[in-house]
Amino acid sequence: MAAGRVELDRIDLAILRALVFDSGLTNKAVASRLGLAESTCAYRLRMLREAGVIIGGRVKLNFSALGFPIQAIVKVRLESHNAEHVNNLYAKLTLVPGVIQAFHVAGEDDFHLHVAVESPEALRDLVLKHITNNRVVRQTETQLIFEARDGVGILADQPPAAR
Amino acid sequence: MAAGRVELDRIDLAILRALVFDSGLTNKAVASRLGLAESTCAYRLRMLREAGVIIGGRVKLNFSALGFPIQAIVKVRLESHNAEHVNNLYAKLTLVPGVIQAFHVAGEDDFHLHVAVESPEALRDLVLKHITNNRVVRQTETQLIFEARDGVGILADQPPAAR
DNA sequence: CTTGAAATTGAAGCAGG
DNA sequence: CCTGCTTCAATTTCAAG
Repeated sequence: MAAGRVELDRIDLAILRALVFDSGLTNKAVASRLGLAESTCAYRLRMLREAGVIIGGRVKLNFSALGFPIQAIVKVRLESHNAEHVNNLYAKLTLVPGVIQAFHVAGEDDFHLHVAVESPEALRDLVLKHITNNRVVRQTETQLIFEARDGVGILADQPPAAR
Repeated sequence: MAAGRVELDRIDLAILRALVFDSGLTNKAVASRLGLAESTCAYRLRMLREAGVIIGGRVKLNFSALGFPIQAIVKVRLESHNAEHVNNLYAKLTLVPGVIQAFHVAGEDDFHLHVAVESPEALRDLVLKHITNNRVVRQTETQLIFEARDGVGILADQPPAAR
């Protein structure tokens, strides 16, 4: 299920490219866009899922409309890099309400959290009550997000083993 | 279409909560999970889309399986903060192959790029050929991502105006 | 690996509570 | 605002090329 490396042809890539932009596309729509039979397209889609190439789909929400107009990146730096401490903290951080994504990184910082909150006060509370209150956290640094955009991703041009 | 603020009841929130974890759920599946009639669930879903609360869906890919096993955060700092320069650069950055997400942030850094690449060499090339080659870029700093996880997000607990 | 047609299942529309 | 029924569209299955 969690595959190591998968061989993909140009059709698979075309299917992925269509779906990365809009996971709501029906199988029929993808098939007709690519000039495939519906059953063929459905078959390849199922294979891509079973091979673990397509992990899942997440609906994209409008945070502002939901009353969470403020987004930020919170950089977290640790006191101790004991493996157990780091793992425990990581698990906790992903469960903090408002945390959209959590990156465990190498280098200057240890974690980068992408968060969305209701207000500046909520941002302060999130940092103080859920992050800096952990023993292993040495320091945090918060940067407001003016705007977040999706990039073209990895399917933009020819992949390593295109054929 | 692009709504300012939307009033949601607990049913709407339950629908969103289900879909954020798995956008592939059918309307029927969501309805039965919540004990709603299918048509009711479909109606509310359509409203959530029209209100702009649900923006769209993006399929989540397994970058490693696709041959892009290395992820990183590239912090970008600028020379000039002239509005036009910043906007032009932002547009360019989102089009760099491998850039999954681009954050325009306030504070120490100007942009944070989440990238996925084939190899360490590809990471170097991405930074040198697509980022630092821009006149307005003063400095970059790259942090390898050990692991990226999704957080619980904003629907974890009671929202601001739950009722 | 791909296909088209049959059978199953889900979505959309609508009148009524 | 919610529901059940009807109609229509999409997905799945499968035997065959």
